[in-house]
Amino acid sequence: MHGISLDRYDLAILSALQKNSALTNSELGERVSLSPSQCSRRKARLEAEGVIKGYSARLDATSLGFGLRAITRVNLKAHGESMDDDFVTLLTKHAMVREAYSVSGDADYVLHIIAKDLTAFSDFIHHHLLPHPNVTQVRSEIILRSMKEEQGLPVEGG
Amino acid sequence: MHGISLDRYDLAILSALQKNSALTNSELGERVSLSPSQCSRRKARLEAEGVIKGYSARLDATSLGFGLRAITRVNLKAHGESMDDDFVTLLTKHAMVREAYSVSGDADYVLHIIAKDLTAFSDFIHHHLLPHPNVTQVRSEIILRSMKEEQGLPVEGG
DNA sequence: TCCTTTTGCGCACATTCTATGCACTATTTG
DNA sequence: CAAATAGTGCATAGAATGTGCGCAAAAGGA
Repeated sequence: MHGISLDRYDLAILSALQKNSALTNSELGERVSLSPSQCSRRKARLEAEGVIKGYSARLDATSLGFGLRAITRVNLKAHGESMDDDFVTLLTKHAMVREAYSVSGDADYVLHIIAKDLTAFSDFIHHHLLPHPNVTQVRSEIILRSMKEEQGLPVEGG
Repeated sequence: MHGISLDRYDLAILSALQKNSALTNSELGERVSLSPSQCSRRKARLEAEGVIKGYSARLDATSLGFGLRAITRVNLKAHGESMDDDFVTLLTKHAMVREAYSVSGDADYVLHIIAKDLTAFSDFIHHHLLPHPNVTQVRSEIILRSMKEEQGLPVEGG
């Protein structure tokens, strides 16, 4: 923590906005027992301090035709800054790779992939990921069902 | 797709709002070449149809003291509706488990966990997850670094 | 093809919301 | 303790939203 101090009002605001950022300052104020103008000011401060990084619409995958999600674990042959950069550039170029983490454990990277269907997913794996010169192993788990999906961080304040 | 038809304006609106839902209708209109009022109407329609599920603030983990993220894979001993329900109830009860997916592959479930620190994470694993009667195996990968994090779905529209 | 109906559009504007000055209160600092 | 600073709600100017309206465009039917 870099000296940013958040009181219980801040935390309640953050929690409420993480769940629903379309709340008006008035609605927010009702939830956290502050006036609308104070909510506006605190919100602005939290934005300025980078605690709130931004706001996003949450979209329905099915409506948009995205029928497949997968968690894909990748191992690389060798590591070095340019090698990893090259691999990461590949990931960055493909919109279906939504998240990519370097991890400790069996795998080097864990990817979260969202594709239209199995064909699109398979195409990416076989035509782009596996042929990459530094990729030695790719293991994918298709998401069958989502049991829990909470937005963002475990902030409690509401 | 349930007969919802989205034209290129809709897709552009969705893409823009997924990236930044704080855009005014006026700003949005500039991006997609429609009037502010038309943006307002389309947005309302997309919300009513469930294509837009809601809006969320994106919060900075470090500012809020969350220093550890992990991808945790879990295997269960036996499966059945009541057994899985019991396990899922456990996951639902713990705010640090942000996502939980039933998957095909080596593991039965993949969890995305966000904790304050290693102690909190380890506490959950050792005091809650591993002791669960139906849990046979737990393998965790700590996220060392995020290489890519795109919000939501790979919607392209401008 | 033409005519009718339906849908989508921007304009204008009433209503709602936001952001900020102000005066007061509460908290912190020296 | 007094002075300075920070936080607060009220009031309000300006910005934004949402909706009626008339027109244009698209769809449907003969």
